[in-house]
Amino acid sequence: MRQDDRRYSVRQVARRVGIEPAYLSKIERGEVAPPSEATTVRLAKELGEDPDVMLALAGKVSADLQAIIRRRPCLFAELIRQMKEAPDEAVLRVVREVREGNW
Amino acid sequence: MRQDDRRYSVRQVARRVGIEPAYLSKIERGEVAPPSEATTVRLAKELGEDPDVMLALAGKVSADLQAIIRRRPCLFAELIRQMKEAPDEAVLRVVREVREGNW
DNA sequence: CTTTTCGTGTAGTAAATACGACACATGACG
DNA sequence: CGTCATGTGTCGTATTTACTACACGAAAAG
Repeated sequence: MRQDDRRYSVRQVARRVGIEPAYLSKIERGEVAPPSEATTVRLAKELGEDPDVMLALAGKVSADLQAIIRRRPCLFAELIRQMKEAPDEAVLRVVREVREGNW
Repeated sequence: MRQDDRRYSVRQVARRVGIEPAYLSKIERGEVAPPSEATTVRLAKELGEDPDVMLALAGKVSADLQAIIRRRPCLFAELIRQMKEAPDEAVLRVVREVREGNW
């Protein structure tokens, strides 16, 4: 095994993420339930993955998104349910429109 | 106490919702943590409140909304964060536009 | 060949979640 | 005045969450 590969061994990654190697091993093999949000995010960053995607794989939604929704529940509930079936393209267009300040 | 008032006594509501009166009493006074999503929704329906609003008050976001987000994490994360500061009016306009099928 | 590193199996646990069961004083109803 | 419903205080608990700690055999490194 080369030195580069070593940097991504269960033990090294676990050490940098701040969890036990045995625990990370089980997470990777799906033997245990996905870790907490905090741990999942640290893991994602360590592996260069998108935190939101990692959280989704863990069956979770990041707390900050939830907080945004909870501030205006009706509004965001309607928005999200409306967007459920919309193609990616349409959602992206909305994002861009809002970013450009058409409101 | 009139008959109408009685229908909304702690015991009667608790019975219809399917929980113990003592527990409901504590929920109302915030003496215990908010109930589960299922219980919160049943309670909301019983009291004629919006489930999404009730869940928000309970510090939660409904599981079906979370499922929608998890299907396309990047997209929805960006959408929601983008909408964070947008005024209600702007969000509603987007909802209407999408509903009318402009995509 | 020895030492180190690897992944992983086993066992246990502190804290949070989501309630139920019972009892009791207080006040309303007939 | 007795009965009955009301809200609530106390105690207990099953389940889930999110991990740690230790140990062990196999493989790689030196």
